[in-house]
Amino acid sequence: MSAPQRKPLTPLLRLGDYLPYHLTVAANAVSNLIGGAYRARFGLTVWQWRVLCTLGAEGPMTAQDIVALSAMDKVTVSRAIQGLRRRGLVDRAKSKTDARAFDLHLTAHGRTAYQEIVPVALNYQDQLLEDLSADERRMLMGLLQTICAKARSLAPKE
Amino acid sequence: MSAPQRKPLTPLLRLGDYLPYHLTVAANAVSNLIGGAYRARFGLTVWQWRVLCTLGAEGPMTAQDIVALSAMDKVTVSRAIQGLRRRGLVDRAKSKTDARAFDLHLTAHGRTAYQEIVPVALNYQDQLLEDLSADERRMLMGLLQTICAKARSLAPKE
DNA sequence: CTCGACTAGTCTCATTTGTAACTATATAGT
DNA sequence: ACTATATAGTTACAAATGAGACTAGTCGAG
Repeated sequence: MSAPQRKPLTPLLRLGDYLPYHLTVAANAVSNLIGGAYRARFGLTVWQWRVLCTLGAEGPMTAQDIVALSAMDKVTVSRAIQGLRRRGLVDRAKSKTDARAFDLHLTAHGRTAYQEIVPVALNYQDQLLEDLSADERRMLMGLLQTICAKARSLAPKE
Repeated sequence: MSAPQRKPLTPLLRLGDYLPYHLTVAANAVSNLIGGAYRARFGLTVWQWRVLCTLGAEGPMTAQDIVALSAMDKVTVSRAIQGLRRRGLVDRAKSKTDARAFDLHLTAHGRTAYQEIVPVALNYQDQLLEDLSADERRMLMGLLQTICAKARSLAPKE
């Protein structure tokens, strides 16, 4: 129907020169690595880990607070909490101040799990960053946050 | 059952200090932004765009070649090609050298689409990067590739 | 009060995605 | 030439995901 073109098209864009491509590819590679480790070693999904981590680091809070802190949507958080409660890592109590909400907190089991997982997580982070200088590490984290903020500010319906 | 802890746990890890978290959050923010634009303006998924981009930039090749160049798996590529063929943007011909494979190439329509989308894609990239210096841009791309390579080298069954 | 708009959390369902199996062909070793 | 094994591409099915409806409760305006 149409002959394969052989002249370079203009303008030209290669995936390899394209930031969104590298960003998602790198994120997937890291996510698969770490997610696989959480699953294999602790039976947790990445979202369950994020909830556990947030509760462990920041203390008890409602699901809504976790949504605000963890960049997950409320359905994802709700499902993660279900899993963690089923496994006895998280418990909840009716909020004193809002009958719709629950205060979530780690159980003794959950605290133990948190304390076991944190070193593993940090170890993966160290391995991922081991070829980078301290400066480069700081810069990477900062640049990611800058890009993320910019992407959000460009999103429609902000 | 167990009282909410109030003493900080040790060791402590906050999501906000954790590279994998920032990486996936940034990648999702960018991916939603750009993916939404491709869908709204051109009716393409991100994977269809990657295939289109690869064929546009590198010329005709087989699905397998695209897999190798684009970091997608073969099922994803196969589905993306189906969509692009249905829309008349890509055509295929039996490979002369391997009866299992097809040589894929953009149709005239596909070339037009590529040339329309590239400026839009580059424009988004420019907007995302507009607060960064040239140095920072180079560094970001480089660091992402370094991290990605490291994540792959750490993956099991490599 | 009480009406209307809003929020916390869950549920449902359609879509997307990933894994494994499958068909047809290719290739290497004997 | 013949069997083993590997590969190109597709298909089928299960699991993950996201958008919106839904329930129960809150809150401010009048």
